[in-house]
Amino acid sequence: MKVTLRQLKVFESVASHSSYTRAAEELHLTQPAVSMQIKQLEGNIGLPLFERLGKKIYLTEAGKELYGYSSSISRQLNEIEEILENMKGLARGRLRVSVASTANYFTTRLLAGFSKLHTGVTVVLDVTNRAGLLTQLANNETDLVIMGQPPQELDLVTTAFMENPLVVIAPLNHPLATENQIPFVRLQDETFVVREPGSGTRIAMERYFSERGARLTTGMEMTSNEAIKQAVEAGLGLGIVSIHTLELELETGRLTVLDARAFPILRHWYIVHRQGKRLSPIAQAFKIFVLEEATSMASKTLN
Amino acid sequence: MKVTLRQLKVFESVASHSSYTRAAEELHLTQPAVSMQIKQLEGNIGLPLFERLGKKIYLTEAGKELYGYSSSISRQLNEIEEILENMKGLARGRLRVSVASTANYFTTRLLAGFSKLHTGVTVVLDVTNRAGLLTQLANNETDLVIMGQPPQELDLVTTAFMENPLVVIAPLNHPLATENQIPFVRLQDETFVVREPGSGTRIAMERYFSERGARLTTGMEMTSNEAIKQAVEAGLGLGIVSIHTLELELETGRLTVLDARAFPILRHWYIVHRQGKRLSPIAQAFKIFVLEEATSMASKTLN
DNA sequence: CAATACCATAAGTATTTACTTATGGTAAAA
DNA sequence: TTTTACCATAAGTAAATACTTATGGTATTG
Repeated sequence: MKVTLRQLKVFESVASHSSYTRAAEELHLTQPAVSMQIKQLEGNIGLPLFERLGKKIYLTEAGKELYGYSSSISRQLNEIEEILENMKGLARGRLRVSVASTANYFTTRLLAGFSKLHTGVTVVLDVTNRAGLLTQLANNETDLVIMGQPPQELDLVTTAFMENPLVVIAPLNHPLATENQIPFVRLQDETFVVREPGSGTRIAMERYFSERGARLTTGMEMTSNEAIKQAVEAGLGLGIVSIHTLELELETGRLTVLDARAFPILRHWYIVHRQGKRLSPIAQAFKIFVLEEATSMASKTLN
Repeated sequence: MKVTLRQLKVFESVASHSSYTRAAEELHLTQPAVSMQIKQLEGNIGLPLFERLGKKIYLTEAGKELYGYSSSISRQLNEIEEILENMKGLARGRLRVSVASTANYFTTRLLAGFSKLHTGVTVVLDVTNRAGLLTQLANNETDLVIMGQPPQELDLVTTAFMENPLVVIAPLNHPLATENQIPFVRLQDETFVVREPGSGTRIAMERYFSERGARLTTGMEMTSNEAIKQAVEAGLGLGIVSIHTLELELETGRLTVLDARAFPILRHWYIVHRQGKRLSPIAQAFKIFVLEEATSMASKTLN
């Protein structure tokens, strides 16, 4: 029996329409082409598959049996096709990741690791502020977002994958720099250089202070963490930033982390996408990769 | 994707041996032939299926996925092949028989005998009235029909296989019950409980009476032979039914067959299918079986 | 290092495939 | 009765298929 898939496909079409002519139309063929395929199939099998009574054709018993199997086979072919198509997606494709500016300090490392595993995947990284992330999520302009506290307004799937401790920074020559276990009340009198309103860090700071019944005294407002750090270094006030942004500054001794009692503020990094979004295979792979890598990353960057 | 079964077969062989060369041997091919088939398959799919590490080849992820589906598909092809092979014989299959309600009394016995001979054949028996039989024939919903007088309108192949005598029945206490050689004129004055118009028995009765220039006096109309018999037993009139329906009633003495001169009306049972219908091997076997069994059946049920 | 075992690639080819157009037959519908 | 709707069959054809033989490259193995 050397049945071909072509024959089965034509057979299915004929069976489903109960008509050679309809099948021919569906398959963009002439009617004789269909007749021939069926005839060959019947020849291969050794049994008639259709019987003609007047104008109408009917499946024979054998035809009915074959139809069941044939449908099942083509369904399986479709399945495997889809599976393989998705795997192809992993081999090459594009991944769009957007990260909060604060997160930029470690996401580059994550992406580098992922890229090495999946050469052929083009990674597009966009670093923007919280508001930018939200519009990107809303407009489906990105596959995955990495950010601090995600908003509750949008329907989002958020997964925490790493701690995000916010610490108080000061220039080396600041009076508090050498003290230990600084009580929270001492910080109330200090001026803080802050991020713009709406920024994740700014929101966290304000909530933190108000929870303790304290008033946050704000100095200059900066739109980036880099600017904050430079301002603090220049003596314009204290700052509160994610510890992940401080690697270089701590190493080179430009800034110091105050040993304040109520700190660090413990927050988390989240990997985020909109509910209902169909993640591409690459995106899924990246999400899993991030969750798996988070632990080891954390230990490296936090020690 | 225009994967061929050939490609899948070669792929399976290679995968199961983890070797192109072995596969070539198994398939009685040269090694390059195998290489080409695999290469084409990979081309169709768009993914590598094997990877080569030194001398050995391994299935890739995609290859493993495909292998599962491929095995399943060829298993199904084997299954259907076997099924169809069996259908070519008589070992398996389905037989759809529809019978007139009157015929039901003896066809069950026929079918039982046939089933015993051909275990594995599923018999579907549908008992319906004359009109139902005709639509089933028209719509090719049945393989064979057993009925009394077949209609001439449709193109049918009809074969008489057994006599079908219609007799007059009466309750035991009926005045005519004890008489012999009752002349036809005596019956004209009697009221008859009859089947619905269009029923085979009703048609036969009416023709029979009109052929003799007599008027049929009808009482109640019943839609089944069982109802007729009960009505007759209850004294609502005489009845005319096939003798095949009377086995139990005669044995238990609830009814009697009148010894009327013009009776029994001799009709026949026919086995029927539409002209041009391709009878399955099973259906052919059943038809032959019926024709052969008819004689012995007749002697048993008619004595 | 040489031999060996494997797979890849190239070139060539007989056969098969999958159609097409043209035409004919038949049952049902008008 | 004529027309219509369907399927079967025949003849012809460009393209694809499924091989073959010959050869080359590359790890492992002895």
